[in-house]
Amino acid sequence: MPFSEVSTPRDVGALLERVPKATLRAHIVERLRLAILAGDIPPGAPLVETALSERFDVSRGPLREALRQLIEEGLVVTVPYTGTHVAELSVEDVQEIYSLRTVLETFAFEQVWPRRDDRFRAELKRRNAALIATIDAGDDRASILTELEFHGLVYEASGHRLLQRAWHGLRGRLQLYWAAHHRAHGRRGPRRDSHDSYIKAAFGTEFEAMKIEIANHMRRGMETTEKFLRTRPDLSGKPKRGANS
Amino acid sequence: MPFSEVSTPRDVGALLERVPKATLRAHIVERLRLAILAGDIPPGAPLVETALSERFDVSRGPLREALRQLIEEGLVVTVPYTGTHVAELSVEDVQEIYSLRTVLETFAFEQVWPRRDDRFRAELKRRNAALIATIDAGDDRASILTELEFHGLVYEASGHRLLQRAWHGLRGRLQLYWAAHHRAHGRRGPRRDSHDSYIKAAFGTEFEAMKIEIANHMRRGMETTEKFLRTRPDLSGKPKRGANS
DNA sequence: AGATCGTCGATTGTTGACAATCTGGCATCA
DNA sequence: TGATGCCAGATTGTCAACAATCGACGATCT
Repeated sequence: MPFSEVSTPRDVGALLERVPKATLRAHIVERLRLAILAGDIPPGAPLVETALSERFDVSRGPLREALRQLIEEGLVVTVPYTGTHVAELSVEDVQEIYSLRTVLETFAFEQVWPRRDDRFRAELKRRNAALIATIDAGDDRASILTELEFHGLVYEASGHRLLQRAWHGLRGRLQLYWAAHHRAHGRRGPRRDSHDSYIKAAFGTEFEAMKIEIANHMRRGMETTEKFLRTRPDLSGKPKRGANS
Repeated sequence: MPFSEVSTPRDVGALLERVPKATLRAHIVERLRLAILAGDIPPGAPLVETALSERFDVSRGPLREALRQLIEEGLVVTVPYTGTHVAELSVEDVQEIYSLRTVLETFAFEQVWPRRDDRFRAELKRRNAALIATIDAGDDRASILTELEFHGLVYEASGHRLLQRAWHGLRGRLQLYWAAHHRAHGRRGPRRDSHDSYIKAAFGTEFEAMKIEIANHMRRGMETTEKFLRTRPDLSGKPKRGANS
């Protein structure tokens, strides 16, 4: 591995404190993303700027910039002078998301591997416990977030800003699919023990074992998501009218 | 030097530009990116919206959206209510760019590996020949583009849209560093034979050999870029005034 | 009937003016 | 002298009106 000590390690605990200065654009991004991920605006639904600007009580300027950001995140697609829609779901995208995620997460672990300390292990356990708590509470919506936070740790701990950026790009897309899955089937979150062997490998000495665990975890995730999508072909296809503003 | 106050009529103004314009935003993105990569606006220089909107003869709306896109691409950084600057160069970024690029390019080759056909091989040779042509012509500026196109082939051939997107994100950053290197030293482009063993491995049967070639190629590239950057500490550091509009 | 062309409504693209916020310098004061 | 608070200028954030473009519908022609 040619790049073991690539970046400065960062404090994994103090990463969430720095909240960007409140600007309308940022605020709208949050609200829109929430609305999309909650299914309030389903995949394929049109996102009309005038309607949204009225709904969120802002002018079209900040709203447009918010839309651009969501385009960047893959939650929204647009055609010049024609229209903007919530991204459609497709099995091809699922395969791309999970295959790339496998590569990135393996790389992230490779970076972290030599510097796994007690704090890292404790934090990994803590986030897994948080995930289990949301599962036990039957809160599928929160389970999505805690699951993402669990896997997010290794990216944060890698200290690799570009890698974190890439993870952020996948994260939004994952949420889109998981949220749709959750809405369609409900109470279908991850199992309590879904990370047991993953954590065990993460605490072990063999990096190869970790690689295999990551690949397995991703394969399972992909198969589940793919299977769900095939049972709901209506979620792909052409943009649909209705269910907006 | 102050912008030339020509007040070009919009209708015939298109004659002055080589860059096609679907929308003004896209048009400005191209021109701004070109200006930055050409060193016309050097790293650290302020990007004042009003000045740029006058320079490019557009209003601030499209210009702002163009800036957002360049922020996404990593060429520009901004602080709310304070200012926007061309991104600074740093050795940390170089390490991140090349390490991630190693991972992505390896993955891309893994995808392509089973479907390498004659067309792929011919195209790879063609692009390498194009690179050599620009090197022989002493055109460092074109060498940057042909080098990027050479490596871009495997991403295109992978058919992995998300991967291509990730490559696009790295591509802009690479260009920023290579362009700075070129401006600083001139005539320091890649050697004619820099891809010989790379291509040989790409045409071979052993994927492991290919992985090693990619890693070597990236390591060399990173070392070169890093070394250049250390000789020019003035290119990092805090934003500098001047050299704009 | 089928194809073609033009018109119209809807939607995004663009603009210039106005408001909110930050930075740096200067006067003031202990 | 050094720190502090305020003010002015600069810069970005936001807004509402206007222009350009597209897609669908219907009239017209063959």
